[in-house]
Amino acid sequence: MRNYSRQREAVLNVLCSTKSHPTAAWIYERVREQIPNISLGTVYRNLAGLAEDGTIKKLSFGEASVHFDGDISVHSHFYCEHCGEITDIRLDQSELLGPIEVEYGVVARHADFNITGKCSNCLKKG
Amino acid sequence: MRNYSRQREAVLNVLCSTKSHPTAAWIYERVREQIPNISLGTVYRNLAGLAEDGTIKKLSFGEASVHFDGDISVHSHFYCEHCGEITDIRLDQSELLGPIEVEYGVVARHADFNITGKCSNCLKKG
DNA sequence: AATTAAATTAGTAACAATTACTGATTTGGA
DNA sequence: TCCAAATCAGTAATTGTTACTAATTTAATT
Repeated sequence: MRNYSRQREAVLNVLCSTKSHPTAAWIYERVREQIPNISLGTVYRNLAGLAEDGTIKKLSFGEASVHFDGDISVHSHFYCEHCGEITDIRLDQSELLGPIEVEYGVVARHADFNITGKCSNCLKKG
Repeated sequence: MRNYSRQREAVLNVLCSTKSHPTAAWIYERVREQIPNISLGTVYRNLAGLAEDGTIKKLSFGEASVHFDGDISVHSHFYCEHCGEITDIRLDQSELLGPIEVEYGVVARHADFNITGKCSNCLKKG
């Protein structure tokens, strides 16, 4: 993971220019608009690499497929079990994480306060 | 999901008598010691049912497979990226969740503060 | 105890997400 | 320009999980 590639740049661009938290398949479809013959495997490989070096974040909510987030600022997520939408939750985690690292003797690379339930839209609809 | 079944009871017993956070495959292997011809599908079906009615909890950390937790008391998890071990984190979430529900207009079914990083054991080893 | 409908099962096949493989192409430094 | 390493497209293989089917078990009712 060192050389430049047009494909990786396109993957990163697509991910970073959406506020949604897409899956690899969704990103693949969008990137194909620019690079029609890009391979799904290439998308997966680059997403894995980008997540590994911390450029993007990998999210999972117990669904079949994993989601990605191009926004690596510290924040959490709400996952609606009904419509599947993922919403950012802004919550100050700074006071939480430090004490946990000390108490448990660990080093945290990232922390996600994942909340699962029913979103406001789905609540309105019943 | 109403009638009694020996298989479901065994699945629940295995899960509840470990402090680890096993996968379906692990539970399957343990249950097979009691019920040698139980089907993996049965394990999956029962785990899904038990999780749906809140008897157990489903955890996911971006790994290929999902984990389960027989301890449904409010607590969080630390996932070590190096050895894959999952450790319970006792953290008072009560002050966090309420305000979030109000601010975002959602109803939370459960909340997981998932922290990913390097555990104390792996830190010792380098 | 016998009857019966619904729930559950074992076993297997199917599925979907992801990863690995292969030979061709691209990158970036010498 | 030359070359080794990185990356690619395309496809096959793998893996975790779910769906299907016919047989068995459960639990309620005679």
